[in-house]
Amino acid sequence: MGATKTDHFTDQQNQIATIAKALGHPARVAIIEHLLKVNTCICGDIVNELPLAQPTVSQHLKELKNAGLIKGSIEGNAICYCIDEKTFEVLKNYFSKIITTVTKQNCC
Amino acid sequence: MGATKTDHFTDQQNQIATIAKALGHPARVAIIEHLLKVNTCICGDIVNELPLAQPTVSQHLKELKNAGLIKGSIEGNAICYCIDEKTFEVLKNYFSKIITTVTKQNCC
DNA sequence: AATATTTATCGTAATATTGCAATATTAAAT
DNA sequence: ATTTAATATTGCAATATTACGATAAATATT
Repeated sequence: MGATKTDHFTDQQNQIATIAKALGHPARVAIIEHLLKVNTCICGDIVNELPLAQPTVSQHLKELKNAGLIKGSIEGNAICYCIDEKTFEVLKNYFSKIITTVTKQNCC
Repeated sequence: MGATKTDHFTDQQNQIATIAKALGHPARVAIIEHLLKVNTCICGDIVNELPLAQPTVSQHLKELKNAGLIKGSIEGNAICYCIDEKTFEVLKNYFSKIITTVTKQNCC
């Protein structure tokens, strides 16, 4: 097959999986880290920063945007991207909850 | 292509991407949540819980184990899986750092 | 020893992802 | 209006992932 059975899982499970999947590629993690470093939003800058061609970077940016991890606003003929912290907070809270739940129980 | 250029990225970027990728599928998120719920470790139980065949579940468990998100120990002829909180803490800390860095700067 | 139970592995089909060249789109600058 | 600059889209090849039937491997039970 190759197609994920998303309809068998809860909305939250699909949401977490979608966000995690978007971060499941080192180039996209690198894009997030670069956006974090430069403080102000850039775009074609990322192409110079990463060892990937412009269409590839554009595609990765699209996936990060679809997952809600970054947002972009038009600025002349360029597009200004920046981190959307709300979605990172969803992840952080989710993992925090897991950790506090796990430490209360003992493992095999 | 289809092959990720892992050697162009830092170890940390690859590490975060690997862990995130493992959580990038709703079935694997569901497995984590089930392990969280049952408090004590199970295994073939997950096959009954999820709408997936046994080989598929086994494959997902393997990926979660490779990413360090769960650990399994042999218990008779069964295998007892449970959450490995250390790896979740890596993620939580990483996202916490991102959030605190982002809120200090303003976006476009 | 034979059978049952549990999990892993193999093989394979269907689909998804990655990466890029070529091209399109959009807005600024001349 | 044309050119330049920046980004997105299309199309395609290479590879990876998902899912499962069939089968293997390992231990328990009888």
